[in-house]
Amino acid sequence: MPRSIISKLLGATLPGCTTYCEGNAVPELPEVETTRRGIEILLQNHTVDTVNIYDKRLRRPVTENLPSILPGAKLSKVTRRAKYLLLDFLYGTLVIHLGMSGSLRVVSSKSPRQKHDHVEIHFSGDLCMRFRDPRRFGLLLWLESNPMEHTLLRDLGPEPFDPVCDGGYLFDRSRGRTLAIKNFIMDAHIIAGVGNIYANESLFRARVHPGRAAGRIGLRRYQRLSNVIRSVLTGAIEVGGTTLRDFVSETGAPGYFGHELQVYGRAGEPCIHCGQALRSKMIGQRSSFFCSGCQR
DNA sequence: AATCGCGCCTGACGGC
DNA sequence: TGCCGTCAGGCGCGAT
Repeated sequence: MPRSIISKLLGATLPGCTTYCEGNAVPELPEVETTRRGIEILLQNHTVDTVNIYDKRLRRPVTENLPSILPGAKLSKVTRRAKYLLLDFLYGTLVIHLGMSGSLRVVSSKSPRQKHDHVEIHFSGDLCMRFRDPRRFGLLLWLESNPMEHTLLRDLGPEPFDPVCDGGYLFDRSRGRTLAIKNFIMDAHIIAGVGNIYANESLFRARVHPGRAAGRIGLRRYQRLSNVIRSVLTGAIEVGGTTLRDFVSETGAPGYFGHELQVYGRAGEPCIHCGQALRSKMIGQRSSFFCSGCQR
């Protein structure tokens, strides 16, 4: 890996923060955004040399003719919609989802492929983007028409940072809904990109009980919740910047700051506000963590 | 229309 | 030591 590449990444990190990498972290929106930035910094305007597909069996089969489509194409732009990454080339878009266990890293073309590296795209400048996904819940799809009109992306709700996605919006969408608020905010058709971990964290900070019916929460609490969701995600994205250097390591990938999680995975530990033991419960087949004293 | 529950998949972990 | 069951969970889909 050339020194100039390393310095590009180091230049993207925040001063005064240390690197942290959790190997098996589930990619949530902040990890996807961090990955987007890493790819953009390293690969924008680079041209594809070759593509190798070693295992096409993902959530959907990997577009089979990528190796004949992509070579010669220049990566013009890397964007994100919900947890989907969109790599724009002149004649189409490569849509990538990391699923439960996926990661992308950019390494030297000469570095050996590792277990579960299912797809690799070699770019000009000795750079290789590898898609690794042990559980194969991810997705790599080549689209030649507008990706936003594809069924996977078409019906997604607004991004949390979109000004329209405020407390009033969530309040309006939730009227008459009886499902738990946690399931409501994890529905990507309502608000895009809130996964289990940050749903738990956001509800704790907003002091809303995860099991409460979405339709029985008032406007003011939704305003607080939407602000909290934005600040939690923003904070995690900023931290992600400090892990960008892991993007070029063989073993690492951008990860969380695990110690910033206040409730997730902390059943039995004391609530940081009231000291009461945090509880866990399955809500909508997903583990939920909360403080029954602070959250109503 | 809304809600619920399943299945995809592998690795980690705990119990025996 | 090894085997087996359970859990983790994003997402789409089918059933109710």
